[in-house]
Amino acid sequence: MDIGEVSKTSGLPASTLRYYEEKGLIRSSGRNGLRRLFDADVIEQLALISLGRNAGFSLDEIGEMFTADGLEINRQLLLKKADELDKKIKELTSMRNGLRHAAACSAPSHLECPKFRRLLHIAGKNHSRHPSKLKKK
Amino acid sequence: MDIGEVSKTSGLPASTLRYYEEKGLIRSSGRNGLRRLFDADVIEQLALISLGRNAGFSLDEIGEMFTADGLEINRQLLLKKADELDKKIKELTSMRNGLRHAAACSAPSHLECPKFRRLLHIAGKNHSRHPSKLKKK
DNA sequence: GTTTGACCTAAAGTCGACTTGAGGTGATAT
DNA sequence: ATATCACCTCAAGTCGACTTTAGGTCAAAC
Repeated sequence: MDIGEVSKTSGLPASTLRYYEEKGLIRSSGRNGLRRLFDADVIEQLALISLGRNAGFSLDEIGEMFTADGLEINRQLLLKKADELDKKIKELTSMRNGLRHAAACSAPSHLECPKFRRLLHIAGKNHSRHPSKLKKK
Repeated sequence: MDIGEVSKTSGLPASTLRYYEEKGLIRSSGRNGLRRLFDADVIEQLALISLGRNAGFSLDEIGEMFTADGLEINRQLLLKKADELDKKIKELTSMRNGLRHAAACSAPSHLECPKFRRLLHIAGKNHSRHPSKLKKK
């Protein structure tokens, strides 16, 4: 299939597909003239990438987790990422509860509500901005 | 307290605090000469902002959810955001389960494992990249 | 055989969230 | 008095993840 079809079935613009290929996240199986050819399983690769992005992983992290050919995964790393997700899930849950409470609470300012204020201390000194600010060496 | 102290106790660089003030997320209570003065409750505002950021909200969204003085929250909006979090929590949970399974699974490629492949269809056509790509008019 | 339309590349631009840099101010310690 | 030094402003730079633009190629339809 050529890029237009991949784009249509995946919902991702062709420019993104080229970009992902350049980054090594997907692979085209060859060329017809100058046109890239993809084989069908790229659709699943892309679904996986979208899933990862949606979960907050950077393209680099996704590249580390899954190789472009779907082989040789790093089980250790996967478990680590799963643990990270667990942590994030807990934080999101607290936040969600805090929001629901704030919406229902009658305190004049949510900062005056003790229940809400407890929320402020959950993640502690968690200033982790968007996933992985750590720069690689 | 002046900006250095806020920075130290909040863990955020002074540049970020100036930036947040410029964006209207926090307020300085006055000046001593040219130096900003903050009062103590800014620390809690900042904790709230960090929490929101960590939950994936943009600064603009956070600004809409909580006013700089902590008053007049939009309960409707808060509930909507809580629902968004619920959705995200579910997605993250699926992803986490998928990762744990992939790490344990013995299929030659995770793309060949039916259990893993089911994961690929959870969020459907969910190409929402980083929170709120919607541009305001 | 030419026109079309989908594709190509390389480079530059965009957006959010900050950070960095250059040059300036002024309260406080000496 | 003056030297520090933490603060200030404004402009420009950075980073990730793309998108846009400009100009070019070429297989297939006419």
